[in-house]
Amino acid sequence: MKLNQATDYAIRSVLHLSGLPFGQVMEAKLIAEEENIPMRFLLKIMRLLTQAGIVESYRGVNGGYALARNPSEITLLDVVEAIEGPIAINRCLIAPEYCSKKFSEHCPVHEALFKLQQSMVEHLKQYNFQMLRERMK
Amino acid sequence: MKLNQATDYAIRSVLHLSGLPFGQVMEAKLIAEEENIPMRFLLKIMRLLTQAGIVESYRGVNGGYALARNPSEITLLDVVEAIEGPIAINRCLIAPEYCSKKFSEHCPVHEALFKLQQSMVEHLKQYNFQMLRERMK
DNA sequence: TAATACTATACTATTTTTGTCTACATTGAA
DNA sequence: TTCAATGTAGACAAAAATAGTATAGTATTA
Repeated sequence: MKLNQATDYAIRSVLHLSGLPFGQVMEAKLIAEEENIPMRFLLKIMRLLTQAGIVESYRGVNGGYALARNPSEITLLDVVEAIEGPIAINRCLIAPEYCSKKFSEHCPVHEALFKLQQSMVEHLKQYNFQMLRERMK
Repeated sequence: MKLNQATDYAIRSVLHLSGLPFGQVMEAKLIAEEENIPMRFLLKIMRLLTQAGIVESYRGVNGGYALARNPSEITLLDVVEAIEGPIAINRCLIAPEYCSKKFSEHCPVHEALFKLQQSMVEHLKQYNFQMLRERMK
């Protein structure tokens, strides 16, 4: 029931980029140093953020990463899902073959966990990076 | 961001016991069969539930497990925490040395994740096993 | 064309999860 | 009293997930 380390790094990286003027490019090496993230690992994480459309990457000299959208348009949920995939607190919620009841009868556990999951999604959706950035001051 | 398999088994086992007349003892072998849980693994899980005061164990002939309290007095949170320990969605929430900000400044990520965690705890606390049992019908 | 910076992907080490096994303690019944 | 049933305790092991590294390659720009 934990976010993994990569997600933590991703959140902090996006938060870092959110502090720059919009569109400004920052290279991975610098982000890694300032946020204390292993450089190679960060590159891997940034690729996921790029694929998810959260950041844009620029190669070559003066390359690096910049936000692809305004911080107010990026939520914690966006970043969490970019790294970990869709939130699923129990495998029975995505893979029916793991539900011990196999739909043979109504499963209240399934129902309760699904509601918890929904509530988590809504919660994570509420926070965008402009908000988070403002709260740093 | 997932509950683990042991927790899933634990929830289903407690739910199963909640369907019996209060105080009735059921042996692990039977629970394992009916809920499709590896027997040895279940024994280990039941030990955690026993230590948490959720079930009572009886050894010897005709031994087994019975609920230690009324199903209405056992919440999903009780069972989740009995197996996984206190909910902590980010290690920075329990181990400050992992917080990249190390309290040197206000960390909005820490704050947002803490609120999410609180919300999850409250959510899990809302469900007791009498409710869950009733919803099976 | 050479240096810089990201991409892609394979590899590895560590940790966590999911079990299993062996030895033992308790209980009840023959 | 002894034996079979049942849980306890903790070591062990296999598999999966996590965290991180390495190697080779691509795009960019000075």
